[in-house]
Amino acid sequence: MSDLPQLTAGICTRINDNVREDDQLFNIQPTVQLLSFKKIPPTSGPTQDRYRVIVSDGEHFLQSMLATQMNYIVEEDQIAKGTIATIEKFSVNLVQGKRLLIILALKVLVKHAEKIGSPKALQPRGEDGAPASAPVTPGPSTSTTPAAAAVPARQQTQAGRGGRAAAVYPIESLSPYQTHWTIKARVTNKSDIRTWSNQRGEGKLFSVTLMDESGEIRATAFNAAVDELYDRLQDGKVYLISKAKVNLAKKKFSNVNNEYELTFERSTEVEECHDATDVPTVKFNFINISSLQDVAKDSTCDVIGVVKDVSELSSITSKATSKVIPKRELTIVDRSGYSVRMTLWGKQAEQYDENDHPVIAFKGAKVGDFQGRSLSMMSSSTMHVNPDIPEAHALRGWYDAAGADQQFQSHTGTMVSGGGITFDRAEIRNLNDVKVSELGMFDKPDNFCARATIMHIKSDNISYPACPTTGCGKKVLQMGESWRCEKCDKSFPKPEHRYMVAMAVSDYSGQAWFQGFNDVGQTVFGMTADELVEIKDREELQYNTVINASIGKTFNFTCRAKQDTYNDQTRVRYGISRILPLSYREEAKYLADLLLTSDWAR
DNA sequence: CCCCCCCC
Repeated sequence: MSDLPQLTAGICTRINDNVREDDQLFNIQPTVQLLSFKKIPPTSGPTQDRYRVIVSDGEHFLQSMLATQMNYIVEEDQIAKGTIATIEKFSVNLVQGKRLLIILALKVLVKHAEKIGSPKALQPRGEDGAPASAPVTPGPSTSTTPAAAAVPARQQTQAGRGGRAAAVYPIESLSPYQTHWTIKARVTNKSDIRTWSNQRGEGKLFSVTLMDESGEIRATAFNAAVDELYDRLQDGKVYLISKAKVNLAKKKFSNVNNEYELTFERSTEVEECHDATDVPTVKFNFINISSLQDVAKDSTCDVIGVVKDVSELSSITSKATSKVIPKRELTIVDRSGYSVRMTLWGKQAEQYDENDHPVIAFKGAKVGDFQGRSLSMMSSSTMHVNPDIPEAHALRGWYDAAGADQQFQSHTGTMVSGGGITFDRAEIRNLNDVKVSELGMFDKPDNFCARATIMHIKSDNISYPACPTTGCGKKVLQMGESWRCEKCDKSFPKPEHRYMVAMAVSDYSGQAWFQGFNDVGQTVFGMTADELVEIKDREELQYNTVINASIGKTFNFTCRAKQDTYNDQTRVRYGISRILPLSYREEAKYLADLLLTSDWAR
């Protein structure tokens, strides 16, 4: 017969039926066949790529996700359709009421193999092995299915206190639904002890970032826990940690890539672990400098780049505290062809002394909107000069070979009109409120967020012939056979059409007219204005079909309300500075987070 | 339970 490794019979059914108390399941290292794998498009913002993998045990198949630290196995072409592999470590999460296998470690046995058997789909199962409820649809009166309840992997056991064996869980599997766990994690980024004093009281705190090969999580100790743990937790060392509280992380303040954070309590157990070879040292989640435009102001991110320029040391006076603070600006560039300014503060600014265009990795840098986009160091940010990581070596090679002579695009002018305020669900105003609040009625424009549905599009004039020069976009006039741009003082054989759309939008409270430019039209119609004009010239009926297809679509908007005088009439116009298609996943997640974070829901 | 992180 065949020399192929045996697939672990029945494992798909078993994972699918697993109830939370099933301890034995996670001791298995099943051998499966990978039927297919596919990159999942990110739902929003610059996140790491994720891969979906269909695994089969020969009888049934099951959908799974690769944990991001396993992405390399796809990206380095180590697996193929039909690959037979052993899942060395996994967990099972409940996602939207369905069980989802998460592959944390995978060993390839045979890369190329024929499909084994005729595996069949399994009936989706819910939290307790019961058939899953119907998919969640967002709306005011939906049922409350838990967003994600994790069933963690037992990756290994370790002798805990009192000789009792304690399961070691990957950080990635921690969640508020999980109570008895131990993690084995390296401490990084240990802060100084800080004190605070406000209306709610006063106290002291310090925090650390904990990481293992599955991910990282921020942990904070307050008051008595500070006395207990500050000296015992040392930067760079590895500990077994248990009995800390898992809370939802407030994204606004978090620079680590985790939905949750830990609070150390006096009862939290911390034990140094000397067998630490399997625990990584620093984890980055780099984004390209070009992608900064998609990252919200005030969020944090990891960036790696070459220092193109260094400013002299200077200083600023803080408006809040009147303190004089030293600062230094670095200009960093990467292969995306963009540059961005990074501000160092205080001692770090004074002591910076690198001359030869080093590669620097920044972790937890704060995103600002000065000149489009800017970066700045915070107390929780870290800087790593010429780190010994593949990304750094690649950048070094690129810069020395080509990058040094390249021109770089700054973020100035690349941000959407309206100052780049980002969409924030917590700030949504209803349209009636926008009107009665008289937004934009005074001397300066007002930005606001709205969620509204397109009711009508003024279809007779949705675009204009524009100058094709990058960054110009001014209207051009036909002069005989060519099109002339006054601003560029140039003529072109044909124009580039750009959208200028007026649309009536509604929400539950009322309606308004919004004006959108080119990016808005492209999002709404799903094609360029050139393409749509071509359709209109060729087939008016099809053009109407395209326009009508946008009616009834709902979007999240960021708008700019501004007074405008035209033909002696003064009125407020609402310009769309940002349009985002609704992501049901994001909307539902926002509502679920509200439930978890609001006091009245406890 | 902090959450300030600066200026132009």
